[in-house]
Amino acid sequence: MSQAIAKTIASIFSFWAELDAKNQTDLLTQGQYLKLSAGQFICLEGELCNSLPLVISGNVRIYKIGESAREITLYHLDRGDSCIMTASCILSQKIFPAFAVTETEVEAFAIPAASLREWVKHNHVWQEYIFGLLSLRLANVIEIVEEVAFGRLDCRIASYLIDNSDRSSQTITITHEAIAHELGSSREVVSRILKTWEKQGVLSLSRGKIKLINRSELENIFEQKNF
Amino acid sequence: MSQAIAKTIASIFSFWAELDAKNQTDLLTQGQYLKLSAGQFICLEGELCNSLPLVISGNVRIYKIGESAREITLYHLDRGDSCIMTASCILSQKIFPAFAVTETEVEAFAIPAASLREWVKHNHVWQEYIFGLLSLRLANVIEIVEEVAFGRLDCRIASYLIDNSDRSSQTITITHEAIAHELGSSREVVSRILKTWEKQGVLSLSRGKIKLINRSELENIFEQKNF
DNA sequence: ACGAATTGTGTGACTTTATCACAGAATGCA
DNA sequence: TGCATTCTGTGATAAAGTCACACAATTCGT
Repeated sequence: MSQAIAKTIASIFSFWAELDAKNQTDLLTQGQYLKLSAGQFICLEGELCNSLPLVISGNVRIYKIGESAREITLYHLDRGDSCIMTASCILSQKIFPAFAVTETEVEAFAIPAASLREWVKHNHVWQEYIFGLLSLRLANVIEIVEEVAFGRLDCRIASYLIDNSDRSSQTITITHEAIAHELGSSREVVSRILKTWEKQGVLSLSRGKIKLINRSELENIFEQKNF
Repeated sequence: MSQAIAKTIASIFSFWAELDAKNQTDLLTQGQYLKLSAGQFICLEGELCNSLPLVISGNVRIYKIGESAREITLYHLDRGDSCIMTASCILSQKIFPAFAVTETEVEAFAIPAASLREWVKHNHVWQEYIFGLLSLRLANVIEIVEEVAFGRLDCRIASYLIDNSDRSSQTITITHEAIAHELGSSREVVSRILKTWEKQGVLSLSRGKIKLINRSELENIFEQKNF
């Protein structure tokens, strides 16, 4: 059983190969395999984190909530990611400053806070892994500041659709509200912008699904106004 | 001479005391004392960083620029800070994702990139110092995302004035444009909001200076609408 | 000391985005 | 089939950003 997990982790997390035998067994024995169903909260805003999840499969959304019903997504965790905010909280003993929720079923390998603190202290491999995550996320979140502060919503929606639609079917399965939550806007505004594009024949709308008709026009919208 | 610098650094940076004698002399011999005049760019967006500045005195503003003339401040460096983005760039060999400019004359002690990389690798004290900075800034920037995405501008201006005005004189010396640059808004909008407050007798405006007349009313504005 | 250039502020007109308050369509389920 | 839930559409209004100026306060040069 733990052989199977070892193999999985080895294939997904590049730092595994750099750990020596002792570190590897420590990881396997002290960590815990988890399977979470979709829609579960991993770490509520303000909670102290007690483990670092290494994501094996599935998707986790990390986001902030404002008054009313508005939300903004800070980043997602996919296969091979792990939640650096958790790590950051663990190491500096702070509370988690956002919400984390599973969007799909998620498999993860959870490392207890105490173990992680020890390993990072004494092991270069762990140090560099955590460092890398932390600085990646910082750059990441700074990009979001830039987008939210300066970007036009139509450009951001266009960009989102381009990046997240299925290449072959030219389709994306998502509600207007979910797009609003990704971008930190409100559902009505997203609906209106999409509607004008449908009227222009750029895309077609149906419940919970958007089909891109003129992808290059969307790319134009993104490029032209973004500067 | 380096005795004086050692003393200064010791009094400002708490991690100094935790370094052993060898690390301390390394720091002093490999680092370099710098004095920068106001308005100098430290690290242009897109540049590779080649040293980590430990700030001894003065103020540095780290910010992003959008199209038109808009800017948003990510954070400031004051006495005792050091630029974690630089550190992050150094360690992960990435380019600096923002601008950094001295707002006043700045004294700093600059640590070469290569030395920093070595020290962080082999020394817990450096590790923890850099970790702390990095996770602090991440939390910091996430807060900005929240404010920009959800916060009303009048609340944010009120909060800015309260936090940055001189307690005894109830005065703050700053232009409307600089406030806009701090908050990622535009000058006209800031001017208008300030003007309405002047009409209501909350504050009084003069060129480059704002005098708070009714501080508690500002606090109300901040609190009431912010949730 | 004087005028000219620079910097800072005020304001109207218009666009984009957010909020509020609904109505109605699509879907799922008892 | 009927009902509840979820998703989408739309008008009215408010907040924020953009554009295009006018004009006041300062600084600078000669």
